[in-house]
Amino acid sequence: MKRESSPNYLNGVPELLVLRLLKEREMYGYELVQAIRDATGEAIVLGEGVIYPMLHLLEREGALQSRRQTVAGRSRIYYTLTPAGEKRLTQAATAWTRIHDAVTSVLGVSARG
Amino acid sequence: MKRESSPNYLNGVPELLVLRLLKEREMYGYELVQAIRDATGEAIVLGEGVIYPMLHLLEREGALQSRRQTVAGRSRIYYTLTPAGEKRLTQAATAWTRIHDAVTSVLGVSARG
DNA sequence: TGCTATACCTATCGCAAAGAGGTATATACC
DNA sequence: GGTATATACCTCTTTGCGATAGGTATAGCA
Repeated sequence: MKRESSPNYLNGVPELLVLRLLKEREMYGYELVQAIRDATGEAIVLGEGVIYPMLHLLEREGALQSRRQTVAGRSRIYYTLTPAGEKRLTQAATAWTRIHDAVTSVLGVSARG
Repeated sequence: MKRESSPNYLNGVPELLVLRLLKEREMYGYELVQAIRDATGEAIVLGEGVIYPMLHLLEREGALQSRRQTVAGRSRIYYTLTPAGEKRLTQAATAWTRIHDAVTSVLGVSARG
């Protein structure tokens, strides 16, 4: 059975974060790992084994565009959002909000724990 | 590699919902499926193939307790939270809040659109 | 008679995320 | 000079949740 859309509402948080950060400014993989760790106060720590494959996938699917640059003897690959990537971000953010609202409403049902 | 705790912060939403609903009152599996669909306005629709195995797992792990009752010729298995289950709910809710806050803060970084 | 709703169940699949590696250069420390 | 740490890239494999797709059985209605 082939899946057309519906990106599995319950996960996809790493992708959402990456897309959102790249909307602000271009970044490279190693930088994203630290940015996510720092921005979330270590609530979310994603390994390079999560980030790099995701960047490659997103680029293959046309959501990202990359350029290679050497800085201080180090080769970095900077990624930016394409228009398709912005659209994908919008959809991911919407899906996240929907789930968040749903969960929050259930959690708040007439009780405080 | 054996996992001790850390329930994979990014998912676990179905478990969180089930625990939360069972804290309110005892329910049976089929009822939970509909309760989740209704309470979330169909934002989250979990199949029976998700709910039943989860109930069995949670019971096996001591988070739930069940009793069997026949109503109108139909055999239902009602589940309630044990003290361990309440603790598990608290932890799941805390984890969810942490992730939610982290994601929200990243999403809100100086941009609208 | 047959369809729908209720109520339980398990077995398999897909895929995102986690983990564990591996390469290479720059820099700081002994 | 040697060694450890930080930077920066990479991929392979495992895991486990969630999704799908079945299956059983009874009650009730048309």
